[in-house]
Amino acid sequence: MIDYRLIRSEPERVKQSLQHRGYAVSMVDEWLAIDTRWRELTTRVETLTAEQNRVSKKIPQLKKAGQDVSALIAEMRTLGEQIKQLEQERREVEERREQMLLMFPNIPHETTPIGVDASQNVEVRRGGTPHPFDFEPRPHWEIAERLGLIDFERGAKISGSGFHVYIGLGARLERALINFMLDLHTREHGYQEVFPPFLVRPEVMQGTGQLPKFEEEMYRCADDPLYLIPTAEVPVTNLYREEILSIEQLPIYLVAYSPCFRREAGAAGRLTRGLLRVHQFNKVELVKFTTPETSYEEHERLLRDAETVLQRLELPYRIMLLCTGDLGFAAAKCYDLEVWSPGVQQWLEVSSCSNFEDFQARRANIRFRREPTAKPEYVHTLNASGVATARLMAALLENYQQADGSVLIPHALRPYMEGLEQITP
RNA sequence: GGAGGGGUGGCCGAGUGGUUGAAGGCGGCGGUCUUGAAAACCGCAUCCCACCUUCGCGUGGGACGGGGGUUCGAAUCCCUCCCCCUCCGCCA
Repeated sequence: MIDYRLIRSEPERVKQSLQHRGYAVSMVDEWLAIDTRWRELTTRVETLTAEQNRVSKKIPQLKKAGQDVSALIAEMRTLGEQIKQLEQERREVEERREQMLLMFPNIPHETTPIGVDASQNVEVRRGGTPHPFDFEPRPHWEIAERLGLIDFERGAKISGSGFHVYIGLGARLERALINFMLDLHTREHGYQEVFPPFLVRPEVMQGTGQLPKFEEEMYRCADDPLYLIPTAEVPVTNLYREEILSIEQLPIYLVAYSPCFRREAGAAGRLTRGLLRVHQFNKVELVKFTTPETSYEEHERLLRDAETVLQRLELPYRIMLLCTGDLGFAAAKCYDLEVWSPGVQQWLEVSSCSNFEDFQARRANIRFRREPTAKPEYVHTLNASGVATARLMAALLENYQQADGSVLIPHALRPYMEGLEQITP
């Protein structure tokens, strides 16, 4: 969440950031009104409590001196009732104040371009060379089905539409991609591997910003207060929740494989064919914890680490800097990595590389100390997909397809496929 | 899932409902002493929030797993949730 002191001290700046994101600016004044009320109630409660403490301390002394304290106790009982009532009201106001604060999106960084929607994102650079085709490239679902790599029908049969099954070399290729990415980031980029739980508690979802605003995006267990993670970002970022780290521990680089579960409510129709938008996919996620002064430098390195995956797989891609209107709720700045898919003729988003500054750290209460006696400060958290396999698989099949219906295996993956160079019908 | 035991400061560990932010011990920091170090001795100690015609080593409130309650007053009593341990059951 954002620093509520910023709403108090610079409401106009917060309003401007909300406007740039396309949010209602009225939430600033609404919150300020509630905050004022909360502060009034807090002052009253604390004044009365101070009086209560003072007298309660005196009672045993007077008693010891043999005085009659029953009148005083009766008086205190009335005071206690009064406090209890005010306290009740304060709690209600406090709850609303807190809940509303959780609905404020992060303040975009000054380098985030201002814009209303994805059309105003800024292309940063392109990489890789488009694969030339002397035939009409087919969409990945046709390639995958012809080669027996993916079974969409049976996926739908057992789990519903939006679920697919990798079969045979398809399953093998999926696992190869995951292992390739994990090896790359652990061996060459210095990330420590983590294998997290895939079900988490509500407060963990709140820590990274999925709750309370995006409740309907997630799968939830019926009989336990647990949610299926939509990304490994959630459990991994929350590893250090409620902790104070020492500065020697920073920066922390973590990489985790996890399946990702997303309801994609209301997304039916567009972009839903094949592997483009599914309810469950695999992803290798990169997460960083840094000091505030290094986070933007780390953000650029994070982007390059994710980008390396596409370079090694020799896929054509572009990097987009998201504008304020397209920026995620928790992010201050975000790059998307998009890979070109010739079969569907689309750029597919396979990674979002975000700097959340202290937005998540504040929610999850993740802090660090510069000195053993220094005041704790919030860390900065960052993450990037490195990368998501479903769309990566789609792009891979489409870019590496051959006229005869076969698919070449990228060089980087061959060691993970027992040297296999090509998948043929 | 059933039965029982337990969660106190960086760590260990006291704590009878009433000056207990919390004994004692480790560890930490500062000092005295010393050529230096050790030992000994002395001293210090957290976080969150509100308030302010003195923004201060200021005043007040809160924090003994979390949240409620009882009480003039709760680390201490009650309820609830979470976590840990032991035994039983179940199980890849």
